[in-house]
Amino acid sequence: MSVRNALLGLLAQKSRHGYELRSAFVAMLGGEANWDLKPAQVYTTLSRLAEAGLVKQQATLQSGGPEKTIYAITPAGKKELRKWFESPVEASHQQDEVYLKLVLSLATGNADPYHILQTQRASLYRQLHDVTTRRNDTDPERDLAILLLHDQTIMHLEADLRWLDMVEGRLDEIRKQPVPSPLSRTRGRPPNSAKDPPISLPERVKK
Amino acid sequence: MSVRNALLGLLAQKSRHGYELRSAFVAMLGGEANWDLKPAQVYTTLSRLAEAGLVKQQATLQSGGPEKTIYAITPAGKKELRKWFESPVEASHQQDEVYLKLVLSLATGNADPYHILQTQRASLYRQLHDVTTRRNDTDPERDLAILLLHDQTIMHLEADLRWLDMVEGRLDEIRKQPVPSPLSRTRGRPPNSAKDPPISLPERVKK
DNA sequence: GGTGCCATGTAACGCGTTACATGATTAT
DNA sequence: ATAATCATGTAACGCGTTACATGGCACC
Repeated sequence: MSVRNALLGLLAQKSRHGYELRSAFVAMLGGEANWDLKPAQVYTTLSRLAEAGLVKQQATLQSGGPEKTIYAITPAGKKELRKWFESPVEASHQQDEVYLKLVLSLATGNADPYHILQTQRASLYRQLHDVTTRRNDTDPERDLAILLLHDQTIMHLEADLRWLDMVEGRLDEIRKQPVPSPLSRTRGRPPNSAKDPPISLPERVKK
Repeated sequence: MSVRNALLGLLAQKSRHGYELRSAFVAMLGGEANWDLKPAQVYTTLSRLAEAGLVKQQATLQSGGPEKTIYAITPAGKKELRKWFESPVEASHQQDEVYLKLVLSLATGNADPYHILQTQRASLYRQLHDVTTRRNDTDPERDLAILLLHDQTIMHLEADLRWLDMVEGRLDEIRKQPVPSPLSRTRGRPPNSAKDPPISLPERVKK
């Protein structure tokens, strides 16, 4: 939803055509190295925003060059934007992917968890190096916001690296524990019945 | 891609039907509070995996209850899974959404950046409280992996909170800077030409 | 004459979500 | 009886990506 709302925000600042929106978006994030917004997404998103009545075509220019369709935000769009500003960003599951790899490598024996840790660590170090370089090329007198954006990325990458260390230090302990419960109690006689002791899953949290 | 690959991994461990896959997935992540995988996604993903030749229907049981279609991983699926294990997880842009809100609130004047900071902070504290509760309800003797999963979330939330503090301390400085360049330089002299020395980006990474 | 930027789009696909629909078995 | 859990799916939509296609203008 970020792009959709960001485009809405840029149109709230000023009416623009698609290409200009893309330029402004990319500039806002400090260049394509940070977020390479694809032109296709700009135009499809504008179509969807127009269909939802949040923006409308304001004019079509043709000053020497190709046609430019200028979009403007509508009152409904402003309302939607306000809603975005007022609501917090919720967490996503993206961060869990390394965890899934590790647990599944242990459960299946199809991969070496140490290799996964090492690969991930190398990737994080590379990302950390790249973003640090970009950060140091950022002029705090002119682009303080982008500097802070980079700081956020750096903080996340450092947290990820610390977490990998933590996990590595505990891998052997995890290995000794029963695999995170296949727990398939199949109704009707499972072929392997009379086997598992009642594993006692009091594993509800709250609701 | 997490779900797709995780289901593949679970099928590498053992052939299963859809419902069982969902249960195993959720159990692996310590319950629905952490990742509420929707049944619909399981079945649509299985269809797509089958169409790609990565899994196949192995059998259809009906022991007293409803029909169960058992899926098994194929050699192509195992290869795909190995690729997943071997490649690092790349970062996403999800984290940038708060940044976008803040910058756009400054650029448009349509929202109060302090209010955004405060709303986001409140949300992060709530999430931190919830996950800490779940963490403390986790038995390290039996579910060490899930404990570590929670630790990762906690570390990220703490980093987010520290970042918000940083930003708040610098908001006035940011405000004084020119808005991150609408830069709609419509073909002609860029205002800042003849300036930058050739910065020499030896920043080749890969690809 | 070629490269690169300006400018706009369409088609097809993948992942994920919500909503809807069906029906059997088990526990209270 | 009825609620919860087991079990399976379809339809429609939203966001995002890749690939494809077109063409003008400026600069070297």
